[in-house]
Amino acid sequence: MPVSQTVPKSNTSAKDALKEKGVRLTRQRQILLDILNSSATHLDAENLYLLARAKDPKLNRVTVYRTLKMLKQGGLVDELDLMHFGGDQHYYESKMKPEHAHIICMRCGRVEEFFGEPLQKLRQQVEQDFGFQILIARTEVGGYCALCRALRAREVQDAAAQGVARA
Amino acid sequence: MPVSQTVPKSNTSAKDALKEKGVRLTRQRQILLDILNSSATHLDAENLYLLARAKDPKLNRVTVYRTLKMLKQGGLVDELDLMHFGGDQHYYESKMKPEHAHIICMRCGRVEEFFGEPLQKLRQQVEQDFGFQILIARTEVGGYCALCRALRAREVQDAAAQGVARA
DNA sequence: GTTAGTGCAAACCTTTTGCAGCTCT
DNA sequence: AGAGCTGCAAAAGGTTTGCACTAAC
Repeated sequence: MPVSQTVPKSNTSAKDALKEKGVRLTRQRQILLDILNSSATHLDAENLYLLARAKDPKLNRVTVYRTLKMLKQGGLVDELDLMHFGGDQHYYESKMKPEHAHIICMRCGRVEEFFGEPLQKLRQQVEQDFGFQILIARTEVGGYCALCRALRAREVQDAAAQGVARA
Repeated sequence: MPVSQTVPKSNTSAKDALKEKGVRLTRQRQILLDILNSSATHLDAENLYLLARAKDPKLNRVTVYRTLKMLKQGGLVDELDLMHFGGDQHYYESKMKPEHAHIICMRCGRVEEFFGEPLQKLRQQVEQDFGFQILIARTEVGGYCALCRALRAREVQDAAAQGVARA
């Protein structure tokens, strides 16, 4: 269970990384890793469980939680909250992508990713200023996306029009 | 219950901000606001409840949750996770300080705050790149603080010495 | 006097734990 | 063979909800 922190180099290396750590690559873990690595969206434990169960109906929800915990500890996945839009569950994504922030629209729930340089600058400064060794850095931004801003503006306009009509 | 988003200008304005929104300033809410605004540490719902109960033994835990939810919705407090070091509960801080990141040592639990410019840069870029209207931005960094790095280095050294002695 | 807010109990959702049995190496 | 892992059931932790009563404006 004590899995040391190592950053994986690529998609396929996740399994190798685990093997090197002496973690057993069971059928269940392979299924879960495959789903995590190929998922286009950010999965929470429940959705991951549902997808996994489709491949192996016997796979238990508890195994999902235990696997996620291990992967998180081993630094193979990141844990996100996505601003708790949609509940208090956690979301997971494999760490193959470069570091990025998550931008969550709190109206439609859409999630965008931001890779800009302020993230690296922030890392550097925190390490310098505090003599800190960073293991995880997580930035989440909540607000309204361009589309929803437009829709909201229209709603406000419509409401105003109604108000005028009523007056 | 629908409290619109407004950023408070100072410590004392929190109550004014609520009044302007037509939110009733009950005894319980005053107690909770006072504690939140004067707390040196990041409080979770339970600790806030315990502190509040010291001032009013009848004040209920549920009221704490309801009040926090309202303050969060109204943009008067920020909700933090502090990397879930210490559990899955949420922490709260009043929004009077300028925006800052939280740096959490995952060995000793110490929390530092970082106010550097990369945070503003990030804000600007996200707004520009995505046409996004930011309501909340949250950055949390987990790792080892300078002190714990030193202690860890020493532990490793000691362990190595033991290993040599045993060999 | 109204309507929002509170307290209490009970439910809810997500996640963890204990333990017996199975399985990977 | 044996440690590690899984499944099942049950519990735990944190938070929310329904409802009758109370208090702020």
